Amino acid sequence: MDTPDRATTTNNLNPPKFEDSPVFNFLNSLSPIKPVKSVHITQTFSSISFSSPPSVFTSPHVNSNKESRFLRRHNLLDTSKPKVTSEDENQTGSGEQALTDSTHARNNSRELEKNADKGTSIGDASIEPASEQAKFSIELPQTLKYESGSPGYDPILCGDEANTLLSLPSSEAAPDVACSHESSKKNLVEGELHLHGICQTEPKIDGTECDWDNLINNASDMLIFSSPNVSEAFKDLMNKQLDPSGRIMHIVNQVASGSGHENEDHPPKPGLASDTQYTQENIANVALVASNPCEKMDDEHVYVIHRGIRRRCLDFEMASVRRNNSDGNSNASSNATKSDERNTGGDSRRCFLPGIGLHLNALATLKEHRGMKNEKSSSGRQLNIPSSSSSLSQEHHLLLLPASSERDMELPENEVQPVEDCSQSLSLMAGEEFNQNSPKKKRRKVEIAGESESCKRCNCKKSKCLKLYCECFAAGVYCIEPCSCQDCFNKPIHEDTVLQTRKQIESRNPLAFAPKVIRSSDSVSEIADDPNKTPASARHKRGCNCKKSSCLKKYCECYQGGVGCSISCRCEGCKNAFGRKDGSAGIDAEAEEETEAPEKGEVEKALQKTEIQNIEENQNSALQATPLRLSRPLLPLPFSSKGKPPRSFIATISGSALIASQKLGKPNILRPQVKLEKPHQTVADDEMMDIIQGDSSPIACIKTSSPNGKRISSPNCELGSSPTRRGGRKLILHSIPSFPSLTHHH
DNA sequence: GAGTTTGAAACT
DNA sequence: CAGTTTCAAACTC
Repeated sequence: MDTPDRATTTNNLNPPKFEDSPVFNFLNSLSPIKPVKSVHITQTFSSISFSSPPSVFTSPHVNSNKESRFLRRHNLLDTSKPKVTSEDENQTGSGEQALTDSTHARNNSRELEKNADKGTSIGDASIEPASEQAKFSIELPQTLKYESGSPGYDPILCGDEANTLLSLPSSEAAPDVACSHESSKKNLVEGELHLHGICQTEPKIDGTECDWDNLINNASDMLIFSSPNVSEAFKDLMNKQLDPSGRIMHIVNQVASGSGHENEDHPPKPGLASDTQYTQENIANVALVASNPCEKMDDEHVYVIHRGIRRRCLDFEMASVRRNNSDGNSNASSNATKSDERNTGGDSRRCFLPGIGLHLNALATLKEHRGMKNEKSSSGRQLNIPSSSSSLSQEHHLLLLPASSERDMELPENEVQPVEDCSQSLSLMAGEEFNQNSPKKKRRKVEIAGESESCKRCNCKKSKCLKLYCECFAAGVYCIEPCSCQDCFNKPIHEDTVLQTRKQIESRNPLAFAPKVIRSSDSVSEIADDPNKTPASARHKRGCNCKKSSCLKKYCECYQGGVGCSISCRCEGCKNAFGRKDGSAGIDAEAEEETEAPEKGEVEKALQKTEIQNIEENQNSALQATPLRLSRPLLPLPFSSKGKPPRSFIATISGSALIASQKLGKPNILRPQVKLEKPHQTVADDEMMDIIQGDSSPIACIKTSSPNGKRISSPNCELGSSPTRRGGRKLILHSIPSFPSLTHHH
């Protein structure tokens, strides 16, 4: 699996065998990943093979990488800057090194790089493959893991990726692309047509060996996502053109010739031009598409996901990783800066957030977004569509998607993170692109456009956006233009500072960045059973401390999070419409009980919201039931409907949380709650821990007790051993309410 | 848009 | 751990 000889592989032109499938043959003979049985190319990776991936790889880095790569490519497409190549390269390197924790992997990748450099005259091109190779070995496990968790997931991703790439131009131009399935599909179609339409100059292309190598390498790179083996196979195919008539090759060739006109005229040169890469990308994309026709179905998702991903993101851990990676590199800082700048720019391509609960914001946003939907029947339509059905599925997708970025390899938390992306994507669709320029009425904006926008715009003045006061920071995202903050340090440029601060905060409270509201699986079923029933199992982790708001305003975190108050709450005069501290249901009966005139109105409102939410959730559940989108169960947003779940409310897995869990060696992270917790509460906490631990990995079973003696450890410890479903999936289910089927998905 | 209220976060 | 201060969102006007 770790065969470092990438260069050889790349250049290796062993005659492909035409037996069953060139891919397999190739793999068997050439693939450095031999150890890994890639029989089932894309989706069939058996998790078993990688049952015990390094803890470092716990998180689905593959996807991250994928996305990051895509992002990069986007960049290329958008701005064909020559230097991009170098950046790309750098990033790739950093990505590899992100895995630094795994010495094994790191060494391999480095070796590979060296080899690649030496082995080929095409500096850049060769490097890519090398890193790829490294990724292969490293990432495979994760891939498997994911797939195991959700069969069919991979294909979708691939399709998404491919689609995204193909339609990038259009997507870029049209902010609302994500919203419309049709448009996305159209784009895809167009893309294919375009490819087909492009003159067929296979011979010419073929002639340029160097170019082909590059192309192949890149293609493989892309392919890697779905399956490293596949990529290899593709490479082989390309090299030999085994199947000239084959659709894939056909397309590839066309693409290569079409998008790379220059290549035809001008022989490829060692330094890959952006054009070339573009071509390569297309090829890769095309290849993916061809290989996974079914993926087209998810075109719409692709947009959302990728777009969302492109949003800014806080890669706290990433940053550190990157730094580490670039330790040896004198350019480390410069690289980081570059990437940072990129992120900072409107076109931040790295949008996955490694950790933290950005998604929470997103969720909240989504929630309100939905509310908007109800309010705006037509105008908001585009947004609405995604938000209700597509978006949901998309969200789920996102959930499935691993954090993307070269740097996030370390972060295990992905499960939830995607949500954020989703929200982000939504935001992109909905409002971000529309009115990010006008930061006034921040709140309004947030509610309107931002509803879909996962990223909040903060307004910090003194905290420098480095404290939990800052919603952005708390959510794990960098501040962006729309923010009205002053002296903001929560920017990529200051990632070091951000990281440090974050760590500091985490040291104080390991779960500081963890979701504040935790939903247990019970909540899901509850909702399903009775729409009007507030998920009792969903509770604010620490409980609120409201004194004057009666838990009827967003001041109350419970209310804001759309959950009822629990025993953990120290609120006074609780009238939380989602459920009162005393345990009363909160909704109907409660509303009537609450007779105080002024308050009653609010309660009713809240109730209405709740009802809407419940209904929507039900609907969502139904929608989710649709297996189409994801083989994997769709994960409904806890607050998908109303009352946007603020900040990091929804149970999510954040890098910090993970870290916290890792730190758990120490007593308890959870803040001691004065009051006894209800059973469900306990469950929630447990789940939380499960989530954290499960996803985080290595520290599978940490048993700790809170000061109160409360058990925090996750019941799941044993589950961790489960080869097929790692914490990832399970966690998702628990953390985010899902449709019924999820539970039985096993 | 400015000012107030509120409660979480941070600090002591 | 409790009390106080700081802070920024939520809210009101």
